[in-house]
Amino acid sequence: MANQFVKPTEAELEILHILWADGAQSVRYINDKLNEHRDPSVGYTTTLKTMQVMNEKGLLVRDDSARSHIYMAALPQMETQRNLVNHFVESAFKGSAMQLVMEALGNHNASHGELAEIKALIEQMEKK
Amino acid sequence: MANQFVKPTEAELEILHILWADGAQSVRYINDKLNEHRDPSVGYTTTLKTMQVMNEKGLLVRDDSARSHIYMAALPQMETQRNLVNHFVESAFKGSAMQLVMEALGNHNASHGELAEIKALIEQMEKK
DNA sequence: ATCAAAGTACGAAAAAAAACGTAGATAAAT
DNA sequence: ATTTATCTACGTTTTTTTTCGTACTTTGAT
Repeated sequence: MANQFVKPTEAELEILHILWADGAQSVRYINDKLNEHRDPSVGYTTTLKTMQVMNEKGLLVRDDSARSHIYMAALPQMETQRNLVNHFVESAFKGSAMQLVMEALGNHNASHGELAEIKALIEQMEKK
Repeated sequence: MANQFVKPTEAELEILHILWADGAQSVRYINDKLNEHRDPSVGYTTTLKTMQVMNEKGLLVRDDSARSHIYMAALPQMETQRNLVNHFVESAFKGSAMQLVMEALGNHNASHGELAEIKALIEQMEKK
């Protein structure tokens, strides 16, 4: 058994999203980005500490060769999301992924393109 | 704006699942049920306290006319799950419900019947 | 050389969630 | 009537998550 999934907290997840979108970055960069969309803005040392903890948990990897340390997500976005979905399906839907799919499909309007994409995926699954 | 969504914690969600499945019940019942699937079993007063808090938050409603109070879920399962999905889509998928659908579809094997059900739902959506 | 700006480390406070113990009340059994 | 079992109420403790302040170091201007 190689990887034990570490579930990121909400605050940690926000940081991961930025790193996934923008690639490896400094604490300063992340903190600025976070505060673009926050009214009670979060302090620099708060973000620093959170990222240090994430590093200890194995959620982030860092390059501390330069003075300003550069952090990046340890796992790719899709893998983490897969783990999160698994956990969420269990806790909120008692294991019924299909119920989750129905719920998510039903209450968010999808474009024709997206619906087509999903249909294609289903056809593909039906072949097996 | 009528309802402000109160997000149940993980522990609270487990209690809700039992109440949704088995209907209104006493604390004793819930506590026993919880401990059927737990190694470090949870104490009775812990469950009691949790349910009292849930009552204050508005997650549960109780009938305290008898000595043993009877609690029931304040909201139906589907409504709560819809709220949970909305929150989850935001925090884990940055609002892309379709990505969630794809992920959930892809990594849990569905029966032919379930796939058919989903296809039907999609056809219906495409009509609008 | 000195000073200011920008980092990290680290402990700790604050807030939220989960777990528990004790006291007191009611009901049931003896 | 006493005792025993079963509840609720409520404060407290423990754990986890989030936030921050202070001390110290390094870099860059002056």
